[in-house]
Amino acid sequence: MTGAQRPTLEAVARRAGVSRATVSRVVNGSTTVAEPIQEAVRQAVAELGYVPNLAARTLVTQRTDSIALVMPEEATRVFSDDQVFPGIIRGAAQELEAADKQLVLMLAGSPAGHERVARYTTGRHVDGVLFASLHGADPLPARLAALGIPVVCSGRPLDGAEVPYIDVDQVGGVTRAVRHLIDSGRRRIATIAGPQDMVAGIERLSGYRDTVAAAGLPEMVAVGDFTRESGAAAMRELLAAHPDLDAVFAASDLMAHAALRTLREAGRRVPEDVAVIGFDDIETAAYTDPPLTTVRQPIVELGRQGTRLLLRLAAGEDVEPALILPTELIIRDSA
Amino acid sequence: MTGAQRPTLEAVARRAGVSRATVSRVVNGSTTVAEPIQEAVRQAVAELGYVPNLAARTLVTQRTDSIALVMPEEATRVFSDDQVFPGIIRGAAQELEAADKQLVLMLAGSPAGHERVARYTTGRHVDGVLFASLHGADPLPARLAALGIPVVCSGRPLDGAEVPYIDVDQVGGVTRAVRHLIDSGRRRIATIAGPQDMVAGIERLSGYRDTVAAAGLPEMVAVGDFTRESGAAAMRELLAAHPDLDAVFAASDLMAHAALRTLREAGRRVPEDVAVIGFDDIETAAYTDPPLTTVRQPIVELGRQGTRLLLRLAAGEDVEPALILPTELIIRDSA
DNA sequence: TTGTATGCGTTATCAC
DNA sequence: GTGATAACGCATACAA
Repeated sequence: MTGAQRPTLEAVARRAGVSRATVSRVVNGSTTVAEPIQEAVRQAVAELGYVPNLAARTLVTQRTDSIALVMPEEATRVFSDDQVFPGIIRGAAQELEAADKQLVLMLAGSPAGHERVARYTTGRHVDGVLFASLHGADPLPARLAALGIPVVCSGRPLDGAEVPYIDVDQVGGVTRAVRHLIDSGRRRIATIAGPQDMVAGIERLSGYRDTVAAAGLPEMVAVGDFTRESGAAAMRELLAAHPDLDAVFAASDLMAHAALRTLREAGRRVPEDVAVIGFDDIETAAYTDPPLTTVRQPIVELGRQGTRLLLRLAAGEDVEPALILPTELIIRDSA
Repeated sequence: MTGAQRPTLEAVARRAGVSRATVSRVVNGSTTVAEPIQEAVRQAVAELGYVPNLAARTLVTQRTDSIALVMPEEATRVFSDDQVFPGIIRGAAQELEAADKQLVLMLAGSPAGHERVARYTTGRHVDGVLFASLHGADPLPARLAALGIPVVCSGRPLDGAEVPYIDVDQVGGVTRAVRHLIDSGRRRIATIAGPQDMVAGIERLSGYRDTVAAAGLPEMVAVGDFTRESGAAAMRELLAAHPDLDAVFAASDLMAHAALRTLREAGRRVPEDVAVIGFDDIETAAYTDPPLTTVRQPIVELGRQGTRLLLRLAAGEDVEPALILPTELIIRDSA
């Protein structure tokens, strides 16, 4: 149970017959050390199994070589079978691995969790912070930025903070989806909107509104929160209020999936009676019945690019204030 | 961009008119400090916005207050819509949040990634390591344990290492599933097995084998890797080899989902012609057509209990060598 | 090119 | 109860 005493720089130096400073140089890849000495040091390192103590290094360099990925969400929602958060995590993890940095994952659904994240990040225990999915007008990103801590948000901050952010082309994707419905002859197009305290929910709804309005069509809205349960409830609500609807755009695939089922239970055929389009293109979308037409967003890429942006910021580079990734309409059988 | 100089213990001490040691005591909740002094220190801390420097603390305490969650998987597979890994992450995150520790997430699909995890964890940059889903006979857990680093595996280590592990009752769950098929009159029961380099894949297959053998029924096996694609391929394979099969037990819901679709494409009705049972009970299982009968495993709980076990280990407690969580057969319409 | 000396911000061991 | 003071392990400015 008790680990052997861990070798330090000092031990390696003695073994190699040089000074601590020289060992440090070799370990950190300085080129100003004579080759034979480098070799001797490397051998001593190998023999002793020396591994640098990160804490000590951090203390002097002021860098932690780790970045925080903050998900201000109930853990329950972060890991539903919505693929959004896992996708972002995956993209971030890949990019950080390439940069040899650690990913510290912080869930902050509760107020206490949020406070904990605030303490940790303002305490500079990480070199940068990537926020996924902000709710409402969270002041934390701006606060961190003001402290000089590199921050990138996923989605435009709702409080108008001047924090660099990354997002997908929400409005463009929604517009293409609704236009596809219109072009295929649908005239009574409803939407199941996402939560209106999140920028993704807001923008997808306004994209719908603008497009149906531009076509002179009526607007029919029910609001959900991206989950299946909320999608089913919203679909029932829409059917009750507008029994003659002939198409539905749902702001998430999960809600679209639930709508598919709810429509069938109500005796409507998809796509004959009602066309359905979702948003996300999660893996399940290809396996629904019928397979779901949807707006694909490059979610892993979002995590990757966001992380890359953050790393550049942390490296002291100037970065663009926003980076928007394209979306794409994937046409399957539901519309 | 340049953050203000961060206040140190020294600054707080000056402000409160006491020594560094006293501030440290107050910050760390020592009770041996007079109340009025405590109050003064707390006020100085608040005024200066003091936050302890974790690196400095770690350097002296030898604790990092963070634990690593290692997923020796391709990132692609960690975050498919299989809910297993996200569920474990979620459980671990919840438990660590309660313990006020950080979660360092490490993906290690590639050999290079694996090496990186080895370096990081053997370097004692974390207080403990939780392994999810080992492939084959990975020697790393045993190596860490030998170094005295707290380790918990999710699933019995295949190399027979004496490392504490946590798992669900795989065999029990499979047995109940297959017995359910037998009890409802099925006699030609096939299985789509999971990957045979993972303990979950191995145990679910042997559970199937033992149960059909005990009932004097023939065994029909095709092997997948838990993904939908592999499930579809395996189902086709089974249909070709055993056109008269009347039931399928799939070792994951994803594979079961694909089997459902493949069976329909082959003109078989579920459950009339072929009964299907999955394993996992992911969220999608309730939304397949027909809704999937499956073996539920408490995946979030797995992450939680595993983390708890690890924290106890890290606290120097003796822990049980294995912890097995129950599984449950959820009967829906597919069988 | 290499070594010496110093400091990073804490906690812990002592005296007082 | 409180205050000096010595580690903790490393990187780096400076001297050689």
